Amino acid sequence: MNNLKKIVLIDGNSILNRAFYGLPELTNAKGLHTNAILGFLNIMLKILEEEKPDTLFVAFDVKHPTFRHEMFKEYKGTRKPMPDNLREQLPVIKEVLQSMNIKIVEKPGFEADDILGTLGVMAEKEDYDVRIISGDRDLLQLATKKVMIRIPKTIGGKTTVENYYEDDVFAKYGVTPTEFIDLKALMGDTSDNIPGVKGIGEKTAISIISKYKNIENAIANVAEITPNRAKTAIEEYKEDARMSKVLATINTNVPLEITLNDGVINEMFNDKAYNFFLELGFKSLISKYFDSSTMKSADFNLEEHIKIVENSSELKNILKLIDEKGKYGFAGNIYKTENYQLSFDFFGGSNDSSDDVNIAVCVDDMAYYISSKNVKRNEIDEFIATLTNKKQIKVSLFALKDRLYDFGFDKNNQLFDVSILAYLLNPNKNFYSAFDIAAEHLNLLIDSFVEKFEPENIKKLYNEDSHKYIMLTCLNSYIANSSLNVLWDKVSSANMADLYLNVELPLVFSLFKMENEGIKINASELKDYGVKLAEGISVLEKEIYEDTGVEFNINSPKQLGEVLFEKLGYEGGKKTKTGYSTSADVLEKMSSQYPVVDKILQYRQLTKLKSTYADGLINYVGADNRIHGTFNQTITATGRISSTEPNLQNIPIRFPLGKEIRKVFVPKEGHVFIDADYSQIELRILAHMSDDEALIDAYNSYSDIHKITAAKVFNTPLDEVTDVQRSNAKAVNFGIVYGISSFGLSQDLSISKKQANEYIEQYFATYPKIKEFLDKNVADAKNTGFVTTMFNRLRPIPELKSSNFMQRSFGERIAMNSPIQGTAADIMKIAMINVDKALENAGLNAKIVLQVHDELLLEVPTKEVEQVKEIVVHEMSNAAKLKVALEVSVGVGKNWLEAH
DNA sequence: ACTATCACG
DNA sequence: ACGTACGTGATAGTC
Repeated sequence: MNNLKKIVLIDGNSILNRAFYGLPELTNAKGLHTNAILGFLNIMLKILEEEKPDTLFVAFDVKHPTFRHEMFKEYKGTRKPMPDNLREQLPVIKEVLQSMNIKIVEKPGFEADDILGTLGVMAEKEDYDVRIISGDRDLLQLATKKVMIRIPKTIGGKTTVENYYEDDVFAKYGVTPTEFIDLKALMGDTSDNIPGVKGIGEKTAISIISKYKNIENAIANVAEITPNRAKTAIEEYKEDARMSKVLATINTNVPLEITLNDGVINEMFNDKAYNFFLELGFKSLISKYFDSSTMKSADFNLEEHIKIVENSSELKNILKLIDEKGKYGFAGNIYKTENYQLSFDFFGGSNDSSDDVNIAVCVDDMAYYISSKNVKRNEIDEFIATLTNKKQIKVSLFALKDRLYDFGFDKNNQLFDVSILAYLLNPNKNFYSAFDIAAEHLNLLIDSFVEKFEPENIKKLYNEDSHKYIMLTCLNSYIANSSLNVLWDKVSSANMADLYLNVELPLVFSLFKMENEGIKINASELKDYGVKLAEGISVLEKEIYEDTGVEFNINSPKQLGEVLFEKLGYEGGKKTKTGYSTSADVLEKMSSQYPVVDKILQYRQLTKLKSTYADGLINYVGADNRIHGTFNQTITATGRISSTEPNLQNIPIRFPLGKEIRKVFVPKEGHVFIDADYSQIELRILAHMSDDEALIDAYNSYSDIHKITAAKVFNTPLDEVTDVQRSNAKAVNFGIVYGISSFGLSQDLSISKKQANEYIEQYFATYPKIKEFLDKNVADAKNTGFVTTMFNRLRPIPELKSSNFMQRSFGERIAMNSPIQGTAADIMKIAMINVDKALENAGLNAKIVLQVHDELLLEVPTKEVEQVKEIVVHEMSNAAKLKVALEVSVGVGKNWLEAH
């Protein structure tokens, strides 16, 4: 009846190998490397979801002297040994597969592809649809009309698959799958130890095989083979070709003692597999593939650590406990209808009009859940007031800044934001939730009983399933409490205690104030700006349609590429993975030749301004006419803060039309803006950290650093330096900070790589200690695995351990850049705190409203201007003591554009 | 959910 | 030979 069966056959070694090199280094709580296992499972599960096969086999090599590729020892040399980090994962993936009831096939003396070939032939005879999964193109010889070869590629964690039936092989290589063996044998494959014929590459091999079909025929007709180079090569190396064919031919007659029925898929996601996934730390796979009812934590049951407070005497007892222990974990919120958008976990659930309180307080290992459903609101308020005033007690919590919207924690209390502590220990991560911190720092894998911590989900959770909500709140307080000592020990050992206590913690309050303050927007002017843009857009749109002769979506890179490079046949097309690149630098090169391209560039600029800025910002203007964005403290890898909803750190400035928008950012009545920014802070930090006398002297003696650099680098008298020389020197200065490469600089300056390289060498000759400094950063990072800033902020660089050249080079540039960018971030954070403090001490009402990495914008009562100007410049300039001055330029204005 | 593009430092 | 500057976030289009 059911003769449409499908079988999937996986080349275990090959896929594991691909996965290993495709994913960054990962380890589980016990330090076992897991990236290849995770990558393998991701590829396999993706394929299984797509194919929904009945039968599945995974084949592995078993080393044996009769191995095809081992038979010719002299060619073994090029095969690299398996890295230890990969080797340790091989037995584990086999165990994992077995736990999933997946049939593993191994046969001493036969390679995985021989086994796959044999099973493929067996299955095809029984009328299965066959899918063979491998990273190895050798397998293409097995493709038929019913056998599809699928070659997955994982780049940066994302997997794409190339598919080949018989016809697809022909379409791509111009030879049939059978001929593909001869093709491989002729051209060779270093990665597979197939020597091939010396001097024949892919192109020659394809032309020979498509003409002569196989090697024997080519050898028989060698006299007529062209070009001459190929002819003599085949004559000389014909034995190599014959032997290569033996090596390249997959054996489809392996004596296997199994039947296809042995591979029938059966209950992959069972308890045993679950425990494996848990141990490996594959939380995302667990939540995707395992039924939440089967999800039990291995040795930790949250329910045992939760107690719901029923009355006020229980509440009072908690205070006694806290005083005894001197430490508690805190989580929770007050639900306010009108304010819920301010913080991610405000939530609903109250039926009356009063504010609802739901908090958890954890002492030792017991989390007490306190809700205004059970205890009178005024008693809870009193409890909270007592708690938040306990200066002698340590309180630890997640996302302190968000809690400040509800609870008045004093900044002089002993506050520990465990998200920030975890961020300091590894700023490369994306999440610092209780689940993540428990897994990483407590070796505790907790079931993820909440899908995602999105605001809507949390609210929904509370409404639909208050038990889960209680669990979540209690978990947060429990993990905050139990992870504090561990995190603090680690932070202290990494010399970051000062950084936390004197920088990150006070900064929480500065950022909170900034968010609360917001920034005033002239909404009607913003709307006018949008209308003006819309008019420009519609004019350009019409002209572009006329010039190209088509009406299409100009915003679609796909359609735009087709119109420009196919319909109109314009030159200059650059290919990307998905089609033509239409990025600005490509279009700019074409714009002088093709007028419509310039219009497209203008159109792009206008639509960008309209959608992101004009229309985008207006949505964030509140009833108070102000935008209250969010400043994130645990996002960037370098220590900078980031800005979201909206992003107020990328408001246009570089181009005339764009910078107009800054006029709608205005101070409130009776106030002006003061804008202060550091000049070249990163380069000054480089001068300080590298201790390069020439650069330090340049800063101390000259006003124009790029000009003096040009004079030194290009060996020109200072007053003869041309504008071009100066701007080239400026580009090199920037490049150095980014972790210079001659390619990058050549792109930036549109010069040759060789020329760029000469600039760089000249630069290093001028400032020798800079090179030493950058080299030392890389060398140290390779030793220790991380870099640090002047203030001991840490950034681990796992990329440096990658076996992938590109990843490793990236790691080296990070090692050069992060100490500089990070130190600048540290200094700005210190400046913000000190400015805040100084304004407060002076009893002034000026407020910081924005921070843009090296710039502060303050809203200042008109009569405070002179005093605030002095304070800001003084505090910013003295935020750190460097060997060069920290220069600050300052402006005053009635809008942001004017003040800058 | 991912890619391309572009806004800022 | 590899394929590049460092750090972010928002939008529109495509899958």
